[in-house]
Amino acid sequence: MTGDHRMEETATRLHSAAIRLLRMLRRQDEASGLSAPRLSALSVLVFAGPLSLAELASAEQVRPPTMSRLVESLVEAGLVTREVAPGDRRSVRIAATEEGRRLLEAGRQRRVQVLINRLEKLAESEGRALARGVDILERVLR
Amino acid sequence: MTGDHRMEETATRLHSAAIRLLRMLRRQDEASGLSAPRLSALSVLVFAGPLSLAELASAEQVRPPTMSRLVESLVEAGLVTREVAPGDRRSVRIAATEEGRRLLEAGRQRRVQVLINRLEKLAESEGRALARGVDILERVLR
DNA sequence: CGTAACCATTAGTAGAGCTAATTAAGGGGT
DNA sequence: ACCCCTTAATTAGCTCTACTAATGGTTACG
Repeated sequence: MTGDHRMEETATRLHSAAIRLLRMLRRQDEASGLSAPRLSALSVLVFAGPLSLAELASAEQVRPPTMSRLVESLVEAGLVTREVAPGDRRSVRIAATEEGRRLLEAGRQRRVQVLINRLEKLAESEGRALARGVDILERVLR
Repeated sequence: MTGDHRMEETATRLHSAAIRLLRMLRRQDEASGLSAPRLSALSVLVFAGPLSLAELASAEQVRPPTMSRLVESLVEAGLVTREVAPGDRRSVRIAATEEGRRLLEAGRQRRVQVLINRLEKLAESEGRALARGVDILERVLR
């Protein structure tokens, strides 16, 4: 395509905007009582479903020993279960509990509400244009 | 405005997309040789200019003692300077060095390039629509 | 001036990251 | 059937990153 020099600018600004957006929303996480790594690991389990330790570590971009301890603390907090995987007794199957799901969803709602409050100030046409941009971004990330 | 139930969906999807985007780009940071907290603090200094310790801690959402040690390690690495603030000798003025700027820019380029590679696959009209969405997002974050 | 408020750092502890080593279970090959 | 090699998770031991509480200097002000 021809407009590549524009894409570079779009990429730069999208990158920077994503950083600022999440930095802003992260302030709400204090209310959850969980640290960022725990919250993030729990989030992966809730949205992706049960995973092995290696899969969860890979998704979170940490090494297995790190995730092993993180999971241990989540188990102690009752937010996650860890059991021997069916079919391979070396492996473990880690899953969010109902309480873990509830806690995560409450936190996610707090974050999203902050964003909604800002989006509500947009004009109708701007809201539609932003929604279309999000559609395209989702395809880019697939 | 009337389309608020749509905005809630847009907010949810934007939130989730931003998380996945940064998670993807973060893989490139390994090549910088700096930890995430150091890279992030350096980034604030490069883009916002020189700051006091308290300002930098606040921007990074950590307590002053944490930032004090983080800055110490960046000073030792030659990426940042720390000197007594002119006009108030209690305060320090922390600034990125030329080397810090170069290192950060190289890392940012690696991240953005990954994104560019994906955006280049978009059709011309999609690229324009995404750019428009980024414009609107930037205004939302102001 | 002298005291209160402020800025940064030091002290001490817990959490989160790493590599290396260990334990346990699968999966062959002969 | 057995030995060996690989794989999955954990444990051990280290560093870095986070917190609160306490300390050392500076500034501001009554």
